[in-house]
Amino acid sequence: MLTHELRALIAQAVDRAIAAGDLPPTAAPPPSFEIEAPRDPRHGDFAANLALVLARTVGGTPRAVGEAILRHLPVPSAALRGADLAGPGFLNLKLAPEFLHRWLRRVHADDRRFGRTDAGRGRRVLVEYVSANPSGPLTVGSGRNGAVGETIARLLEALGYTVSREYYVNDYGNQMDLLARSVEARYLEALDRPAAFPEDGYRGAYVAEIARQIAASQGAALAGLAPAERLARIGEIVLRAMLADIRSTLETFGITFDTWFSERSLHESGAVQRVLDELRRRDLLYEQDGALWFRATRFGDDKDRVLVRSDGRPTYFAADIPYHLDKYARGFDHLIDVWGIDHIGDVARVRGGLQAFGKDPASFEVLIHQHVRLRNEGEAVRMSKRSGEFVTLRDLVDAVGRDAARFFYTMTSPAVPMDFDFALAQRRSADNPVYYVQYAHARICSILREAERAGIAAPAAEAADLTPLTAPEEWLLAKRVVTLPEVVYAAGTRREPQRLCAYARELAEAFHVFYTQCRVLTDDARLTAARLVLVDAARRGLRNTLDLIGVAAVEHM
RNA sequence: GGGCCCGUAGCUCAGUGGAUAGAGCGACCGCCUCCUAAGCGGUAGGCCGCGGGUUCAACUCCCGCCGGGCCCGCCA
Repeated sequence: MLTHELRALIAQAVDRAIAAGDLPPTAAPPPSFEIEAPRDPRHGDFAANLALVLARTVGGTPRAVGEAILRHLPVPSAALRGADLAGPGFLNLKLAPEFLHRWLRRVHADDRRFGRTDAGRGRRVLVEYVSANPSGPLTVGSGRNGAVGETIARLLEALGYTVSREYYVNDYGNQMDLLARSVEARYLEALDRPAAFPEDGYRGAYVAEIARQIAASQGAALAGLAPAERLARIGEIVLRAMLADIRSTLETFGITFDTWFSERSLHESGAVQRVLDELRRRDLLYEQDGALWFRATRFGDDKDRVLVRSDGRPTYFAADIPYHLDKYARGFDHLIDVWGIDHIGDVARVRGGLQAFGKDPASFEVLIHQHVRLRNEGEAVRMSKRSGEFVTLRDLVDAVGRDAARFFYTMTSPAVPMDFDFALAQRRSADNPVYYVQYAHARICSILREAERAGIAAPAAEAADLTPLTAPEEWLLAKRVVTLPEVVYAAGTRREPQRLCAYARELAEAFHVFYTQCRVLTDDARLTAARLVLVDAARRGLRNTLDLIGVAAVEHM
């Protein structure tokens, strides 16, 4: 990363200052300090707060420490054309043009790999997300979960981790039984047979639709079966239909899972029972009120948790433990689950369950995202799968498009509740900031097409003379492009995908300003060549950023 | 009542303890003879919920309070 080079230069200056006796030996090695591009261009291209941080540990005023560092920082050099001390003690750095040029060439050389690093060193990470109950179509809430999880997965890949994407299918338990009984009732109704619709059953139109399909394909064949078998057969059909719908919606949304893990398989394979046996052996279970409890409080949970109900059926949590143990057994060092805020209370118990089996609590990470409040013309839309009254993710994607939906979901911090005004998004989708970014990319592509049409060959970046790039708009655009690796690193390690959207907008802004001020295709061949290298680097930066968000880098608009 | 999260411009939201707190939308005023005006420039709009504390420095960290959300089930 560019800022790593700058850090190294400053660290060397500190070493030399210590050797010269200008700083005490305790100044080394430098503590973590920040290098960032200040908003105000008068503060240089990059600013370091090292002197401010260092003054605390070595004594002296920040300015005195800064002066000492500055005396030993070689300027001008191949990297820096200037450096000075400003404000409370910032080291303001001005980049040498050839330094920035080298990084611009790197964008071309690395191309699709630009922005990536190898911080993860191939460590295997499993990201589990969406995992919505297959009891109905995906909701707009699952859309947020999917967008967050998918972008985190892509970010981790960009950081050099080996990532696997997984959907945990809740194909076992009360909710699926209830759905199957709801469809069964609709099926019998469709055949004009007597049927009692279950209390609290699923009333959505999709329930009746599946029932109609079953009636159409199977006729009355299922109606004659013994009730238990009929319900099981219908349950299978319903599950398959729901998963097919979910999978196709996610594909439309740009998400493909490596594995779909069945909860039922954990019960059928005996994995749940083995975990219960092991917990009992470790004296972490006890019986109370006819139920079997896990001593979750031993691991920091605020209460103990039921694993097996008094009627003998295991709880959802009982399967959660073997499920996550299975992830470790498959060779993943680090687990990330993306959960909605309503599950925040479950984190402690699952982590506790894994600790009971000796897993490092830090290796199980849960990313919590807040809810999506859907509005229609400002009016809150009440949503419930059971009532069948909701807007699906498919509706949303159909209405506003995949790109706008993905960008919108990603641009808001997962920690903040999100308002999504459906009618507004539908009516004025062109106002979505995604178009601002896509437009910048399309404009660059248009320039490149125009250049080709005019017979102007795009120069090889390594050989191009970039010295004609002197305008402030050119300088700012170049700086924005080359710091993509820093953004990817921060967004990935901090699990803050929204930073990608902020960066994409800033990079697009730098381009639009450049475009307004500077013409690329001119009579000056040297200038034209240099600007072509610049905008083609910007194109790669925008494309790589949009790829991470899951938004198309369109060439025409 | 307890736990967690959130209070930043009219609205929706960014904001690594750091310099004069930003963007989009909405409002108003300008800019196409020219590679895409889905663009650019400008104006207006802020006790960063409130009060303490830590710090050279607090929207940022700590404590308390106020307001909102989620959870606190032998549902998922």
